[in-house]
Amino acid sequence: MARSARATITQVARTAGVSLSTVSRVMNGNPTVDAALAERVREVAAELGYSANPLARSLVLGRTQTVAVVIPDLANPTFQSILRGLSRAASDDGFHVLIADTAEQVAEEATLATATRRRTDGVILCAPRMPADDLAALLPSLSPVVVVNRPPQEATPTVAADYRVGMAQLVQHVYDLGHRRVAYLAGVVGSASGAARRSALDEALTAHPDLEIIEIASGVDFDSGAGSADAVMAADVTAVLAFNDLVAMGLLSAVGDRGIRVPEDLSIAGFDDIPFARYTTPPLTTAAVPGLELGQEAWQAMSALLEGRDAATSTVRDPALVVRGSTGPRPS
Amino acid sequence: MARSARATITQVARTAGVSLSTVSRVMNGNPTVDAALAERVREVAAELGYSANPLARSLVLGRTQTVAVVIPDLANPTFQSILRGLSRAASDDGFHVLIADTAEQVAEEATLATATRRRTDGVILCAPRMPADDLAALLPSLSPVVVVNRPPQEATPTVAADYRVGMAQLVQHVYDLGHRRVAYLAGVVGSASGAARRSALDEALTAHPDLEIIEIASGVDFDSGAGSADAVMAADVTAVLAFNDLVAMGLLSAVGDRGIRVPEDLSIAGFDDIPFARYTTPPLTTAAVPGLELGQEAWQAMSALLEGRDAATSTVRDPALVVRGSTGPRPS
DNA sequence: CTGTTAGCGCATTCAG
DNA sequence: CTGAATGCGCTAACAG
Repeated sequence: MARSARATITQVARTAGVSLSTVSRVMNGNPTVDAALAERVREVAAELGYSANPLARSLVLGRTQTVAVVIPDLANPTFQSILRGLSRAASDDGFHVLIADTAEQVAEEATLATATRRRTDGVILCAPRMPADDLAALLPSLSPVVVVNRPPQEATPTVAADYRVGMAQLVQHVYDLGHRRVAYLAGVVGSASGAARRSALDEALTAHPDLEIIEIASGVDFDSGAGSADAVMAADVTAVLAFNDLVAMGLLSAVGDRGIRVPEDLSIAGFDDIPFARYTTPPLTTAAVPGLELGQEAWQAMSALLEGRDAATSTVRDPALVVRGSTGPRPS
Repeated sequence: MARSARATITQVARTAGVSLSTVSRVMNGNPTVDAALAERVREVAAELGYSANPLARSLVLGRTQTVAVVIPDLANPTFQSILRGLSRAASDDGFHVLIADTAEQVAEEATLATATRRRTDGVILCAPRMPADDLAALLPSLSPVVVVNRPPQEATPTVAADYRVGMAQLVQHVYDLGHRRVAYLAGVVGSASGAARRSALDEALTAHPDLEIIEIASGVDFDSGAGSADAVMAADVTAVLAFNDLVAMGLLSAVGDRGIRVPEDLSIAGFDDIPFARYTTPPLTTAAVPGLELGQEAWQAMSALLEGRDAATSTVRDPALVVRGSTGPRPS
């Protein structure tokens, strides 16, 4: 008969006529308790609806069974899937997840991470735009910590998609389709994955002297993509590589309004393979970032840290090129 | 100079040459401390990088500054926006958010809610499919709790969108466009919002004797929508009201593949107005559920409970009809 | 096998 | 105004 006021271990001990320790032992499955006694305690506990106060437990044990996830934007589909993968995996291991949405406030990421870390056993940090130096300085104080989508770090596990490989596949894809003058919607500056994308572009330019890439500034969302339409048209390209799927979809929509046919007149590719990418018209060619897997692996890494297993591993997954209808041969 | 091992209040007290209580008072802004002394304590605290252990604080104060959000599926865009609105609002008030994704396991919702409740100050419960009786039985033990997207409850605040109103607007919309034989992709059974949608449909049937509604079973996601295409075609209707935007988008995609033109041959409407709804081809007519606002209001309600202000209010928001390109006049 | 003691880190009486 | 106790609820030595 659970009442609103939770029973404490003291009450259980009292009504069962035993000491605190005995109750504690029984509740924690300590086998050094007389079977009959244990049974009686269990009955009383059940009757009173008792279960240990996790807070008190955390304080004495020094662990909370909770990890924090710091993400820049809960609205970003990529982080959503990472969060989901992580949440499920952690939950399967009996861990809870505290979320901290930094609302893109790069300046407050460190503070937030530190604050949430104090009430958890570790933090999974997604901070794509935090300067590398700041990150390196922050990590030690956060330990145990695993970093998502950043280059391998000194002494902290890292889980990341290789945005360079993904972008390389996309450039090669449009190059193979005959495109030679290609626009790149560059997204926001200062992001780690942005740098990786760009390096793939640079390599492509080296590998293919007849390739031209016109870089166009943009944001990271729909509206940015739509807003880039004029610049794209002015650039006189036959293909566009967007920073991500959102940007690509915005552009797709905006050029559609202008009567441009995709992919006949213009090829457009995104990045991420968010769930909606396959439902645009035409469906979006993109590089699939395995968010769910990244989330799971981030948890694996955290779990390993928590259990004192192998320390700083850095796992990298290659995005998979997904060719759909939004890219096609260069118009003749 | 913050080190990995956090300073405790005892250490601060010792190095400042004062008692625990004094440090505690200073850290909590208690003004009954000599200014000079307080300043010295603050300096030492800063030097040692001290700040109170939230766990210990929670244990003694009886509050965690954390609330739990229980949602059925982190992948569901509607809950995503609710979560986001809630998270931002709570964060602004200095509260943390623990997420519990029940992974659509209705049977475990109660357990999970109870478990997370114990380590937080309250829970925001999104459990669209939990039987009303179970819900009513569960709520008292969760208090303080606010319920999202369910009918008003006995003694717990409720924040909800009025799915009946939204659906009523959509039916009326297609009726006004001349459609008389309409399909309804019914989503999953047993959801509270599903019942609300259906009642709107019933009312429409009563109001318009010449209206026919063909109900077709479906799920709640893209694939369900796509999978319903054959059934929709067989139903020989001129308009379809989908359970939500995801279903509508799946259907849109599938009928597109079959050469059906939307809206010339078939009108399709969704529900929710998820961010992607405006970027389908054609853009989706839908009823906009204000997820962000619902999330914020859920937090307001929780905040009120936490501060002992007004108790069981139930706020309801009407979805807004958003007419885009996926619905049009009945084909002649 | 069981009970008594101490203490996790802190806020808060209560004396002085 | 400040310090010395008390206890939040629990687990983990430590005795018996």
